[in-house]
This record gives sequence, C-alpha cells and structure tokens, in this order.
Amino acid sequence: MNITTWNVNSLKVRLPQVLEWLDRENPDILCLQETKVPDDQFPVVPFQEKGYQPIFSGQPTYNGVAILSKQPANQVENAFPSWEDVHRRFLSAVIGGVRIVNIYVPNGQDLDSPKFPYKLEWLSQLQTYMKQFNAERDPVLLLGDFNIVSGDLDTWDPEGMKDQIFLSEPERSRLQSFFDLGYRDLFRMKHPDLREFSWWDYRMGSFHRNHGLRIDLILASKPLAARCEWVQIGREARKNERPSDHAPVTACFTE
DNA sequence: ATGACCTTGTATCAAGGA
Repeated sequence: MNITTWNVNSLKVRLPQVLEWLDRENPDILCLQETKVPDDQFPVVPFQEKGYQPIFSGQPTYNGVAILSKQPANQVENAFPSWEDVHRRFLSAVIGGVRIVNIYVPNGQDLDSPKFPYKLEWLSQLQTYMKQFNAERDPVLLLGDFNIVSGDLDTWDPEGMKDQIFLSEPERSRLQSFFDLGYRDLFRMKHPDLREFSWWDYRMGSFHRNHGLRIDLILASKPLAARCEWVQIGREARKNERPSDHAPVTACFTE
C-alpha cells in the first residue's frame, strides 16, 4: 500500500498536475491540504475517472483538506468531536482497515501573533483526538502539513530559525506528544541522517538554493511503522510549471 | 530589507501563506 500527503496550494490551479501525478505514481491513497475549494466545487468526476473516491472538507479561499482513495472511506469525520474549529483543516477516515488522519496545521505566523495561540490550541485538540487510538496496536496514520520543524536536520537554517515560529518549544513539544503516544516519523525512521525538505519558499530562489523545510510528515502507529518499506519526498514535482510550494511525500507499506 | 512569490477574492490592492 502506498499513501501520499501533498499540500497542493489550490487544487483548482494544481488539478492537472495532480491528475498527471496520479497516472504516474498510482498511490492507493492521496491526502491533500490547502485545496482552497468549497465542497460544492470539488472536482469529484476527474478523480472518479481515475478510480479514486474522494472525500473532502473545504471552504472558500483558504484551507481545505481531501482524501482520495481506491477503497471506500468509512467512519468519516471532518471536525474534532469536542471543539468547533473555524477552519477546515481536519479529515479523518478508515480506509482499508487503517485510520487515516489528514491534517493541515495552522501556520501561526509569529510567536507574538494572535494566530500562534490558535495553532497551539489546534495541536492540543488534535492530541486529544489522537488519544482515542492505541498507537501500540491500532493501524493509524497521522499525516499532512504539520507546519512544525521537528529537528535541526529538517531546516536549511537551524541557527536563523532557532526558537522562532515552526521551531519554538511549545510547537515542538506538541509534536513530541505524538511521538510519546508511540507514533514514528516515517521519513526520519528510514533516513536518520538525511537533510531533505518538503517545502521551499516561492521567493528568493529558495528551491534552486535548496533553502527549504521538512514540514510535511507521515506519522505511523507501531504496527504500521513496522510494515513501512520506504519513504520518499517527490521533489521533482517542485520543478513543474506553476508548482505547489510543497512536494508530495509518499510512504509504502507491505501488505 | 517590515522585501522578494503565489493564490484568492475583490478590485485594480490586501490577506495569508511558511
């Protein structure tokens, strides 16, 4: 089984690239973030024609998440049960016996921004949601755009970003809480020493200079981590004409 | 350099992103 997470930064603009990418890569599940598509405008038919069943939770202009899968999605949730979010950033479903939790974590902007406490609250709500699963036994994947840099290997500029947004202690301790529950960061598990990124700023020739961050993560519970064969960041997609600023990240599991 | 680039919605610019 292959599963990919990809922040596409507008599904309307990126739809041809996503369809072409599906033809080439043929994953079983594709989790999207920043679709920026209201539900009544989601491009259901093009994905169905490729053999994928879409579920989605969108809004105009900002945010929006979707899951495309060859197998049907069950037990779909598009919001935290106990907390009303103002944004569409969360989509959870059981597909092929695996609980898939697709997230688009708030950016936070700056440590002194009013958006920063919202980011921390959002992560705390996610932590509460994830506690219902047993990471030691249940097959669960928590994946998406985390907007958090896990460690110094995950940024091109660890010194410049030290204690700043994405690397601050409250953000990293909330990411750590998922590791404490038993989840593994599959890319880091497979590549303990690799400095590879999944996002590059559109500005300043960042991609060309490889000034990037690894913020798109696939976290797996114990039984799934044990079945993980490989993890790959598809940086080729960042070379497309009109690319997303994020690259797709794919994990492959044995059956 | 409080910038740079890209997307959206509205409007001919501002907000948001990371």
